Amino acid sequence: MKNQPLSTAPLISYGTLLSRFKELLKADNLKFTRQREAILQTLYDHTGHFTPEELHRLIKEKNPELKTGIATVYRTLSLLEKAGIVTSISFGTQGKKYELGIKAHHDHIICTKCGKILEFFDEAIERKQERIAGEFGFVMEDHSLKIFGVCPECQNTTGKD
Amino acid sequence: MKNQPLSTAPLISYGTLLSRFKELLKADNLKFTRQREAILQTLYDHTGHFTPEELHRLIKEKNPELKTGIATVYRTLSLLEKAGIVTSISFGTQGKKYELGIKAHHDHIICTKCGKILEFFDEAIERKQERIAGEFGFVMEDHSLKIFGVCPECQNTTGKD
DNA sequence: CTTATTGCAAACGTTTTGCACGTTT
DNA sequence: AAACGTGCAAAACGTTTGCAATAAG
Repeated sequence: MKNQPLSTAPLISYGTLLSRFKELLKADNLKFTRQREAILQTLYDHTGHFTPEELHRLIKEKNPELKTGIATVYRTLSLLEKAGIVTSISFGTQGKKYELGIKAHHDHIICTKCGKILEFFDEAIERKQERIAGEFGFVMEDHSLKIFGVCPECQNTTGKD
Repeated sequence: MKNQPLSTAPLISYGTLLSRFKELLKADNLKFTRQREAILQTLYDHTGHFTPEELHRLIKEKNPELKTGIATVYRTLSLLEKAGIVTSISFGTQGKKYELGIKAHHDHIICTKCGKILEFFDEAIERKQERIAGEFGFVMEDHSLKIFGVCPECQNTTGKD
């Protein structure tokens, strides 16, 4: 059981995702709007991690008729994150990046040169964290593990870019 | 080798710390100012993790004659962090908290109810992270591990506060 | 006397909010 | 019709920066 880049392919079809989203909305008396669909669609269509601003640009490119505002992107991303449909990585003051997060929990390894983000999962680390939380008497709710380094491609650059 | 809260007592005397700071400044042709000393002093006197704003308030309380500006606090904290004298934890968009960081590398466990921050170090997790970085061909530079949960004290509160 | 440092206020980048208007149910 | 969602612009937030005045070496 060696670490591999986790697959970046969506685990479920868009139809299934959409139904799930609609159910969640209904359960909270929230409304299914064109903007919310466009945001979900964009997240589904693009593999990787995006800032709200990047998503906003992508959404406007593909759905120019909607004039979606950045505030709606933020509001919807919060909504989707609370619902467990997307996950985010924080980059401090530089903001957050979001991705469709139907997949299982994972951690991140980030290239400090090019910003590339890879995902991994390590069972031993997961268990160790639970144990540490327990030793402190904490009830663990969540954790965040980020490894920063230089990716193979960037190690080969001469540094002239 | 079980996990314990790492000692929060400063490992060196204030005098030693001060000398070290002065040396570092001299080595870079930087100047030793009243404000920089006040900031170092405040970090030394207060155990724990503080936002720049909290430190600013503490510094002004104890050194009202200095009229230290928040910008100087930020500038000095960066300086101290680069010099390896303080370390910071990032809380996403909510900013960073700083502490005197002469001690060895450690990770954090954070109570999501009261904000309490405890420190720990786990050799196995450290090694595992190096190995994972290696498996991806990365040269590891840094990492950040935060465990979030509810501390023993907050588990006992009835939730009425 | 030279150079670094300061406080202040303005600028910054990201995120949130108030509100009148629009859409969904 | 009722309730929720929207875009917009303004505000908020933590942080950084330009600059003339000041203090350190």
